[in-house]
Amino acid sequence: MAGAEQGRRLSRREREQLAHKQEILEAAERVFARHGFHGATMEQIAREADFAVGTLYNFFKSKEDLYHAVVGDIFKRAEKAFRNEVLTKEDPRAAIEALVDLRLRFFRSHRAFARVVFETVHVGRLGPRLWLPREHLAGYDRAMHELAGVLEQGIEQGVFVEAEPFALALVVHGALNAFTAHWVQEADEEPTQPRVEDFRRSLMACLLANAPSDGSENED
Amino acid sequence: MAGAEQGRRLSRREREQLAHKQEILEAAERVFARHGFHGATMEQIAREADFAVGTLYNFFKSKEDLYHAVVGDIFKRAEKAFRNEVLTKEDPRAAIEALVDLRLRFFRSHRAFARVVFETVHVGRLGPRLWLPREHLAGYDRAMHELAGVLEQGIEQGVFVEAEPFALALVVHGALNAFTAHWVQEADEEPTQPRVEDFRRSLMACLLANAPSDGSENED
Amino acid sequence: MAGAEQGRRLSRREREQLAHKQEILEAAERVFARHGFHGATMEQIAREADFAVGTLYNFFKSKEDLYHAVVGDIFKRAEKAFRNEVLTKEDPRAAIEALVDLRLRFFRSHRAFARVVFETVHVGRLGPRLWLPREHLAGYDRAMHELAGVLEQGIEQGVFVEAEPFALALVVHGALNAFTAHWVQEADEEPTQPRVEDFRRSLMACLLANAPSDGSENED
Amino acid sequence: MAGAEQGRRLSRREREQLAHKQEILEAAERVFARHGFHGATMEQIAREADFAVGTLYNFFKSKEDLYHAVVGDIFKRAEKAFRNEVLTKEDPRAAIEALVDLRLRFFRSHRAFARVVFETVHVGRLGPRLWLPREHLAGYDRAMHELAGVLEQGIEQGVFVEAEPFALALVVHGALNAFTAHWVQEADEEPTQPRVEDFRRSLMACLLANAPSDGSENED
DNA sequence: CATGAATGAGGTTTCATTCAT
DNA sequence: TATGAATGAAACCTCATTCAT
Repeated sequence: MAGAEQGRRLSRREREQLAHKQEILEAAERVFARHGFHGATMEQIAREADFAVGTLYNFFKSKEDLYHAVVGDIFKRAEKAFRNEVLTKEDPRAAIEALVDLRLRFFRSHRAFARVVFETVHVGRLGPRLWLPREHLAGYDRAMHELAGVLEQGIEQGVFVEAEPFALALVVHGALNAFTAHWVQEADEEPTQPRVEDFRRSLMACLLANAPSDGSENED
Repeated sequence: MAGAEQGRRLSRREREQLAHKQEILEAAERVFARHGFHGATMEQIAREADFAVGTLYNFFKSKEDLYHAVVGDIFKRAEKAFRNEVLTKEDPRAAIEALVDLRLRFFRSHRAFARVVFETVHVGRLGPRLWLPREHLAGYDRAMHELAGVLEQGIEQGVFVEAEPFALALVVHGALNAFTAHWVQEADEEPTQPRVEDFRRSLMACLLANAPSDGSENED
Repeated sequence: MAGAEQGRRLSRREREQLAHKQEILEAAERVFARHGFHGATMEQIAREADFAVGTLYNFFKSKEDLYHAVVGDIFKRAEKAFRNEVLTKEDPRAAIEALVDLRLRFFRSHRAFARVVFETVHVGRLGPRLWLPREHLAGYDRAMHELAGVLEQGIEQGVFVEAEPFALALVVHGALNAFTAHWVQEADEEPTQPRVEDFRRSLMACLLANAPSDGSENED
Repeated sequence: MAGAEQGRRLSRREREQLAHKQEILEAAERVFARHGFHGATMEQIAREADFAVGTLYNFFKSKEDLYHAVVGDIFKRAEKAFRNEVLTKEDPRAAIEALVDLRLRFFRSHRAFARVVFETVHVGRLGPRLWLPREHLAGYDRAMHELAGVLEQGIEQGVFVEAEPFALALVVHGALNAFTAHWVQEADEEPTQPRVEDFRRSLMACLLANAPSDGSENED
């Protein structure tokens, strides 16, 4: 799915090439997720992808390059989904609910890599050699500000609690991270659905401005 | 300070030893913070601590051991502060405000290591060799549940929004993490105080059950 | 041109094959010249020859084999020219002048590879796996002795200085190498013709027995 | 001997350190001599020096660094000897004879590395990454010009044949190289002394301007 | 014959750990 | 205890070679 948006028909060679590259990316995602960047070895990744080490280097010129490709891939997908599913909503409340949905769904498939993404976002800005390609970090920041914008609308409409919009964005973002992390740690089991619902409802309860005479904050 | 709670008077020898051990722990904290566990080298730590490599091994039997000591130290301090400053408060609202204070203060001094702590909490449960000593993780979980308990009280008292207490605990915890991370990334500058206040107020606005006839959510 | 001395007419297929082989040899010469044997890679050579790597292996069974073919080709050509242009001369002085001409001309076209040839001649005898096919080395030695023979004649005729013939051969050979090397190092510029003449004249001045009453050592 | 010209007394530690570094340099010289830069492996060098691989990296930060150290060491010694033994002579003829002596003696001890030095001198100027530190090449060029200067004097005094001085320098230099190379190739046997004498006498015969009425070109 | 992706042995380099001083 | 040179296992990466198409 990554970078396959040209209309031209691909030869069998090219199609296989692309498939192999994708397999490697996915294997790398799993291994990096388990061990972090430094802890993962190219040999592990190769084994996981069922290729020889040398093959990895036919696709990515270094371990670092592969890592960036993996993270970039995920970032790009996340941002795209955020843009499609969240920013398109007119209603701020619907937008936030869509965000929660998105994040929960996104990490259902990228569960293990979640931590690496977050880790990298934060570490990425600190390391001696600035670690993440600037574009990814910029995209991340942009998304945070857009989220703040959505919240600001909601606040103006009286739907959300009176608060500084960017601070509120951090609350939402952080809460989602914490839930994801908590959920991820429960080994490989699917999270019990009730808990997901509990969390979603609780988060919304925090955000919504409680109408004075109405105790029911979620009447769907 | 770590493990030095016996009342007996220490000889100069012993005092120096302890001081050296502490210096090493602090140097290690800084280096691990900058590079993560795998990325840090014993030689860097030794240089930072102004000791020879060999000396590190007189105090800690391996790199892993040193890492656990560093993380353990921080965990222990954090848990102790949590217990002293948060759990002792009768009023749930005061408790949460104390928690926010504590976290902001705690990371003002342990800023750089913040990410390592969080990283470790999450990764720690996944690695092939379960990474953090079980006691630390258990302490972390315990603290989360105690926080949930505090929130539960507040909910019952009608102070906090109606929500599942543990989910609410995740919201608080996550929001604090996100703010810390956001703050940490801004290089080495002290965070502008207003922003801290904005954040604190916004978080509380989320948690507090808005009393119908009372628009002032923070009247200090 | 290499090994194409059968009289039979070649089919188009065979002619193309031969042309391809020659292109590969020439590309390999350039690449080996730039990087030496170990420093050159088959992929570089393939790119330079505008073929795929696999194709090289259809013509040469290994990198070593290709290298030997390249060196052998040059040796053979050099020896042939030496035999045709130098050994055929009756007059020793004319023979040496022809040799100088030959060497200067030869390296004008094989400039870059010069060093590889010399390098190989010397290294070739030392390596753990004796490096150059014995025949090439033998040919080289033979040529040196034949050169010594020519010089010996000249000495007997009183044309050349009184000296041990083989030692004189080393002087001539070495001087030509040194000049070539010096010339090669001047990047990619053509050597200024005067310098070539200076060198030729100087070398001959060294060799010629100065006739007492004759100050003009070159009256062409 | 390399870099040990400070007056201060060295501690045992420092002395051992220096000795070890020297042992490594010498081992490296031998291995590079046998296999060239690319062909030599750090493990071979380590084995030859009787150290572990890692130890090499305590002294030299890379294979390339070690190589440069080896070549630089030899260059420095050669230049120093050239300056002391050749340039100090008043009489041009004595100077050249000293040069021949020096070169023969020098390569008696650095025999195997001879080719690497020459190879490097020439390749060094061509490679994609300019290979030898500029200072070494500059020193080499300077020495050639000084040699030319000595020869020029001899020519003016009528001692040497009339020829362009720099060209003559190339003849001398090249002849010495060729003899060294020829000699080196004879495996590990000491060169038969007569041959050395033959060569020295022959080379001088080439250089000396034959006095008209005197057929004996060397009557010492 | 031509291709070039896949291979994996082998090279360079790093770094946790030891140990003699 | 403090030191830091020595160690060598293990990491990253290259590249000669093969083989299915």
